Amino acid sequence: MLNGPEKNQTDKVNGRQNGANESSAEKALNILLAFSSSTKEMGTTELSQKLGMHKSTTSRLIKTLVAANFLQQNPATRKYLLGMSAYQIGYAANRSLDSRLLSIAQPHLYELAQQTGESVALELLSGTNVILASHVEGPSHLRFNFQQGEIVPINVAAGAKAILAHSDPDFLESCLQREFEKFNEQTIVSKKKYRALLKQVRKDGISYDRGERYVDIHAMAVPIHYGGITPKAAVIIAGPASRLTDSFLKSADQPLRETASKISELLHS
Amino acid sequence: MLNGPEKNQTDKVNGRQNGANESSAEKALNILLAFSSSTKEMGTTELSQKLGMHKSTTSRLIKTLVAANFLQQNPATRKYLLGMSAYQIGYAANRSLDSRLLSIAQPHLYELAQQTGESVALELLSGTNVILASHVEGPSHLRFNFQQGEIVPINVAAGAKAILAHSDPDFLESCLQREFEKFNEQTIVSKKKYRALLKQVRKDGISYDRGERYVDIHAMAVPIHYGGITPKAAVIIAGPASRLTDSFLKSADQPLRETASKISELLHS
DNA sequence: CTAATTGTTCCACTATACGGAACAAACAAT
DNA sequence: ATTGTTTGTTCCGTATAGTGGAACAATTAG
Repeated sequence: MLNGPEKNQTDKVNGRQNGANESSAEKALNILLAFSSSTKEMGTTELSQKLGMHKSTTSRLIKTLVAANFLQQNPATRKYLLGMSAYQIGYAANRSLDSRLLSIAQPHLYELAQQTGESVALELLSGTNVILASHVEGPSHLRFNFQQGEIVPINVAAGAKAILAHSDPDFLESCLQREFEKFNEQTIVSKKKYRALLKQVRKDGISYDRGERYVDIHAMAVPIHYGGITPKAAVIIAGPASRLTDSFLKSADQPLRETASKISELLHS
Repeated sequence: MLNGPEKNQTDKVNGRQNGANESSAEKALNILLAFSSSTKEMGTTELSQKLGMHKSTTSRLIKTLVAANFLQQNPATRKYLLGMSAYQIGYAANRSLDSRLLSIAQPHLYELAQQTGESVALELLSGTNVILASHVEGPSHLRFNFQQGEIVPINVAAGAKAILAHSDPDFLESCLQREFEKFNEQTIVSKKKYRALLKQVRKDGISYDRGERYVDIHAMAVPIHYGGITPKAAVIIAGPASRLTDSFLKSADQPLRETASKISELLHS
């Protein structure tokens, strides 16, 4: 009997007691979410079964969703798929989340920089490049100085490898289309080698840069996941090769992963 | 008194008489759409005013949208912005619309090929490249043969110019980051020249390729608009330089534009 | 600390959504 | 073509869920 007076029937704050009953708005949103996982078209009956709703209800809500262009009907199959409005709010959400990601990440990047003693940054996917979006300089005198807003080629960015390792195949292909610039002897220019590396990164969940851009700068990166979808950002620790020894990589592994997953979690909030 | 019995009070099919009354599902969708145009965060009052709804109603619906992760609250400002679910269905919609675009476009590409006598294709943006997604061979013996699925660099693709001319500045920058490969004397390698060209394309609404990839192949392209948002596809006509004379370009101009806008329209359906 | 603005909760009333069933349309099989 | 089957939509009385005024909180400004 802690909070609020008369907590008898008002025990169903908003998310109902058991989850059986839903508002019509919730139902409409659930219909949309039903399309978010699989790309395939669905009909009224299929949807109503999948969501455990009445056919009649489903039909009416679909009509509403179509009217608002969130769904559209494929005239050929008479089934439904996501429409322009869904595309549009996704596009807007993408931009919103980017800027939100930066503000969410900042304190955690700072903490990681303190913890590891090295410079830390956020790399963001843009087209088929990676941008250094946000960074925190490490406390040491000799440190790697990130250049805010710098666009880094995907073959030499540790973050890019972390991101691409989990992105969808079609997109990867168009990234690999481009010629890989060679910066030094460590730089990966072979597509085959790059693919093999990505496979390893996907397995490990972490990627490394052993001087592929600047011979004396090493780095490690972990992707930030966007709700089961192709990630488009990564947290990266970078510093002088002399300090990023195997034992450092080992000790920084856990903190880095935790920072990334903490940020992922907050992003979903 | 044509259709249905007793059409007295049922005159409000679904879209009501004047648009004053809405179902709660519609209202929820309208809240989402309110965020699609501007990227800025909004509070309960602001939204309720913008949409002409009661504060109380708005507050309740926002709660539902937040619970489903379509909106999220910025703890700092206490205002709302689009959330992960919005991002997810946008991502899914993107893929759906791509495949739908292809099936919608096909007959119109065919018609345009018949009309102009040249090969016609659809170019799709993927990362910072352009893919030849769908094509129709022209009826002539001497014609340009598109290679399905071919990835074309943006500096030599007429469709890419048409698309990038209308895309957002940030994205354009990351596209221009890459080195432009030189295929022949006509190929544009200067970023400055490319930018100037895009400016012209944006004005004209049409782009040309005068042998920038293959000296003897010319092309013209018009973008397909995605509801006010950065376009990601273009219709292109390509053929031997000898036939794509000024008079041909002039005569094909209208049909090409009409085909593109017809497809745009159908995509929104 | 008070005033003003914004956001949430309450509650009685009514409009809205529900779901069974009938109806309609598309598709398959005979 | 004719019938049967599946899928989709409309109808309508009932009950529930949404509404909006107002009170209440919480936050920010003065």
